[in-house]
Amino acid sequence: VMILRSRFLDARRKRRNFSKQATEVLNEYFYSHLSNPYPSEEAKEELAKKCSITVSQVSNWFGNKRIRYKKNIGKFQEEANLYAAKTAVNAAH
Amino acid sequence: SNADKLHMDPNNPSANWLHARSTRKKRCPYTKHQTLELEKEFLFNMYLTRDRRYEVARVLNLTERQVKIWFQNRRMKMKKINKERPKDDR
DNA sequence: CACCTATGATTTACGACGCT
DNA sequence: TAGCGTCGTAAATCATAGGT
Repeated sequence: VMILRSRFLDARRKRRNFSKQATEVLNEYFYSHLSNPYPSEEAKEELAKKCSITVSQVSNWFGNKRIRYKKNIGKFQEEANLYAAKTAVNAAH
Repeated sequence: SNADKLHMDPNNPSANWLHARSTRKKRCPYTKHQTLELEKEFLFNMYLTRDRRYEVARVLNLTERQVKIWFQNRRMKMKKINKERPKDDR
């Protein structure tokens, strides 16, 4: 029974990358909250809705993003500038 | 340590994020056998008695603390699974 | 096709806080 | 105070998606 269950659960590991739009939304939040990129439960629900993914997936995304960003800030510098500029433009409008 | 200094650097955006303490034990993936036995024990009872915890730890060569935490994590996993599939369950 | 890295999900190990 | 509970997370690892 547990074997079947674990096989079934492993199958969930099959995944598709998130849509470009969803990644945009998540990155915008991440880089505009860079000093404290820990969305509240409510913020996660809102992001999940905007991205058409689950709250758990939002949590996974932020967990992965925080670690990978911290591990190699340089690699993300270009991306950080891009979203910083985007946020500035949005604020100006 | 260097890692700690990096976390203290005010120019580092991640300076004020949460960080695992440097004394934390590195994650050590359990063997297939250990995991299978833990799952069987969990199937028998989701909560451990002190005696069962001692016995499971002894047989699998894990610490009682590791077994305790494994059960805590396993319960959270079960909760997540139930939450995401309120229906069927196979 | 083989090979390689990016990415989403899962697994250990805690810290913070709850309750008894 | 001891000690086990949950919740949210860090960090490592897994498994595959996707690109070259």
